[in-house]
Amino acid sequence: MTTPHAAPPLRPQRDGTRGVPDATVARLPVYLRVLTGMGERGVTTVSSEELALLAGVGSATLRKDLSHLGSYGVRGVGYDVATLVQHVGRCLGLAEEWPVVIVGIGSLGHALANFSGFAPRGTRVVALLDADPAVVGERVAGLEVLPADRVGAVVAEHGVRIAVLAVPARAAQSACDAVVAAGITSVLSFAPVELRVPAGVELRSVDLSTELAILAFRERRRAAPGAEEPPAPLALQVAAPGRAGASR
Amino acid sequence: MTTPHAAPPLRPQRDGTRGVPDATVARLPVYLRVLTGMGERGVTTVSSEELALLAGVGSATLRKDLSHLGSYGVRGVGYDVATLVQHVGRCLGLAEEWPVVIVGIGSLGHALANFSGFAPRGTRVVALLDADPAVVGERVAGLEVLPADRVGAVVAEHGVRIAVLAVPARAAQSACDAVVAAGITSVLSFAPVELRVPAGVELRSVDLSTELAILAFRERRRAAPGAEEPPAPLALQVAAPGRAGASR
DNA sequence: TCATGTGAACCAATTCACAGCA
DNA sequence: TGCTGTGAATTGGTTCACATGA
Repeated sequence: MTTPHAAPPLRPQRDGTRGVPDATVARLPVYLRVLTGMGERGVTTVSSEELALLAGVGSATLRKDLSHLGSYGVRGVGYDVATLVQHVGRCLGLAEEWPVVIVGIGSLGHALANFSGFAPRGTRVVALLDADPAVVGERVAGLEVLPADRVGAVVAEHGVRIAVLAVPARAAQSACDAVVAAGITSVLSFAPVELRVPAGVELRSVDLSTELAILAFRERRRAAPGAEEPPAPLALQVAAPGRAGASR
Repeated sequence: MTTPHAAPPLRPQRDGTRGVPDATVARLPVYLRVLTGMGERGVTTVSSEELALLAGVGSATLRKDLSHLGSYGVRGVGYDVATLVQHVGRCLGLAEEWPVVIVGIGSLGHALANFSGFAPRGTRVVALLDADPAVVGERVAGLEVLPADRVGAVVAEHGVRIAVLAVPARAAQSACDAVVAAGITSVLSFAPVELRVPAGVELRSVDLSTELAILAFRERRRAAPGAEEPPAPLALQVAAPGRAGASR
């Protein structure tokens, strides 16, 4: 606790974790991943410079991000890794285990179900659903695939708020409507379509073709010094003069 | 500062497609998807209002985005769908077919290989690679999985610039180094680690756990009216007062 | 009389630069 | 002597509002 107001980029702001800018929230998981790795490697202290380098951001950005969670660093020294892991994790809501359902157990759904087994702390897949009777009953990652129309019961039973959609494009909107009707308030979709959700429902979309298109644009930009049609590349070399790549 | 009234959002800018802001580029694939769908449905003309609604953005944003590609609309009428598809596609570099390799043919790699069969125009998967001898030789989505150490030959042969990494976290950095050494200049990684690439190499990262963490944060924010520990939700209801959900 | 295209105003986020404290 | 934490400056992007032109 510090100043009574002093609110630079704040939103409504009511408790300690309010007023954290969206851009910061999007980076916190990255910091947490790096910090967790350091902790496991026995590192106890880290400077903003060091952590920023490993996270692929500027040190000023990192310090400002962390300052939104509170003052957990020590001037002249740096940050205590364990303390930061603690606070970043808590801010992200990873102290609890958020139950999640995956809808659509095709090859992508399979991959996500297995993937989630070891990767994300803070969430736990509690049910797999699919509309295809051929898939229902199959056992994937330790869970039995349930019929899609059970979504209401599953959501109510486990108190699920977050759904992952791994269904084909044509089925995505109706699947989305179904989970929303069942009470889901956050949707992560992997389908290559624009979904419409009612106000109050959070939607994030991840799409392979979009990601590839963005990369293709940048490739084209680097390959086109004014020409319309870049020649098909054959021999390549690293280290072009372009800006450093950075994930986001 | 209001003194230098230079160009609006421009970058270095040399040819027609320069100076397109990153935020705009990230939205172009969305517009293209919506427009393609309209075209297939026989729609010939669309207003900025309409297209913006379907793409989930504001109409002013849409018009400004399109204005960066040139003036392809008709005042008082709207945009010709076919013309827009043409120009947006060209701007994104989708006039060519960019060859792509997928490294790591586990369950996620499988899914991506199959997925890419129908989804993304503008890219074509030309090779699948894996370090595991048990997987090499298998046939996935019409392609034989090749040993990972063939990456150099494959990249040279097809002129590949873009690689998709679907390998486990522990193998990601070395796989990334390998493809970069082979001549790849754009990397799309699905591994939950921060990768380091040399300057000049574009890197984008997609991570399930990060996406889920962001959603969990927002759930926690909406569930916490001041408390530190939100109670495990059981009964739910739709239509919270929060802001409209939107993908980004 | 429409809807586009675009200056201008606004807002969010990054970066700078330094005060403050171990 | 460091390195954090943070106002101030800057950059990038969104929104507004209207002049422009079919």
